[in-house]
Amino acid sequence: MAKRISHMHSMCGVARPLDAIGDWWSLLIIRDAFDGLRRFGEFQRNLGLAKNILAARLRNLVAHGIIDSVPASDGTPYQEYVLTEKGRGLFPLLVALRQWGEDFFFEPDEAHVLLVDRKAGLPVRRLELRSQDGRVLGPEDTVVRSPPVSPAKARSKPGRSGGARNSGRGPESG
Amino acid sequence: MAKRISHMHSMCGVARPLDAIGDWWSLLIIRDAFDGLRRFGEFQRNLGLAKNILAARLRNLVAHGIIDSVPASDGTPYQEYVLTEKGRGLFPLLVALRQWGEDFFFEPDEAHVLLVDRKAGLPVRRLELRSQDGRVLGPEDTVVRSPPVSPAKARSKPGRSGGARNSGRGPESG
DNA sequence: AGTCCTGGTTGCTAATTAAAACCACATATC
DNA sequence: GATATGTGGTTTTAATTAGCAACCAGGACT
Repeated sequence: MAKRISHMHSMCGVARPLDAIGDWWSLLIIRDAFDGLRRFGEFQRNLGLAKNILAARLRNLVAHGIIDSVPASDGTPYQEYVLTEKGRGLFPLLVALRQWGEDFFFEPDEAHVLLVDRKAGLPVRRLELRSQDGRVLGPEDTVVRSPPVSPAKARSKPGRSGGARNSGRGPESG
Repeated sequence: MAKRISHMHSMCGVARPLDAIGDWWSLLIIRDAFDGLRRFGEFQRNLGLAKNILAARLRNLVAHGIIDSVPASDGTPYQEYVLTEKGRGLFPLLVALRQWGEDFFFEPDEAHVLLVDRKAGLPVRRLELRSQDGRVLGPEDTVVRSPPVSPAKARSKPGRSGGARNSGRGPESG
C-alpha cells in the first residue's frame, strides 16, 4: 500500500493526515463520496481507475476510518461506502483545493463548474483563515507553535520533540 | 514524473490541482516553504527525502509555477526556491489539512503544535465555508454547478461535457 | 441452463520511486 | 597548494507500485 512518507522523523500534523488519505485517487474518491456516490461501481465508472486500485484505496480509507463500509441500503448483497465523521471533516480541504483550482487552473474564459450555496444558488465565499478577533490571516500572520505544556503532561511524551523548542519559525513546523 | 491521474476523463477542478502539486512530498515541500525554508539542503534535511526525489519534485513544482527558482540572495552561486503567488494560494489548503489533522490524528492528551495568530498569540479560528450572506455551509449545503453559459462561449468548448447537464448532484462533479 | 451485471481478487509487466554512489563547484583549512 | 568539507545536484540501480487483463463468485434475468 505505498511506502508513502511514513518513516518521516516527526510525522507532524500535516504529514500524518497525508499518510492516512493515501494518495490522490483517495482524495478523488472522497470527493465523489461527498457528491453522493456510494457504490464500488459508481466510483469506478466515475473515476475510471482500475478495480484493484479502487478496491485497495477503499480498503485503506476504511482502515483509516475515513470511509465506512456498510451493507447496501437497497437490498442488494453488496457494500456501500459512506463517509465517516472523520471523512466529512475533509470538506474544507476539498473546498480549498477546488478554490485553488478555480483560481489558477482555468483560463479566464474557460468555463468550469463552481461551488454554489444550494439554498441561495450563489457561489460560496472564499475560504479565509481568521484570527479569534476576526482578522483575515495570511501565511505571514501565523506561526506554528507548541501549546503551553501543562506540568502533568510534561513528562508523558518524552520521545517526541514537541515540548519546548521551536516556538518560532523553522523546521519541525508540524 | 509519475503517471498520475492525468488521463482522467474530465480533469475537473479538483483533479487538475492535484496533478499540478504532484504528490505528498511536494505538499510537504510547500509547507516547508511557507515556513521560510528556501534552500535545497534545508528541504532535504528537514524532510529527510532522497536528493533525487527532492530535485524532481522541485523541478515539477517550478514547472507548474508553484515555486520559483531564483538566484540565492546570500551571494552563493546557488538557487533558492520561493513560493509564487500560485504557491502561496495553497495556504488555505494546508491549513485545512492541518486542522483536520488536529481534529482526528492526535490523542486527546497528545501534545501537538498548533497554528497561532502571530500577532495575538492565540490559536487561529477554524476554517469555515460561508455563503455570500454569511451562513456556515456544510457538505450538504453546497452543489457543484456549471456557471450560466454565456451564448458566446456556448460553442467554444464542444469537447468538454461541462455545458448543460449536471446542474445537480452526480458524477462529473468537477 | 445460459448470460449478464455487480463487486471484487489474482497475476503479470511496465513504469516509478527512492537509496546510494558519484560528480562538480565553491569555500574553508592546513 | 593540497586537502577536507558543504552544497546542489545527476546517474545508477534495485525494489515497489500501478494498472491492465483475466478470472471468479453470487445474484438476477431470459
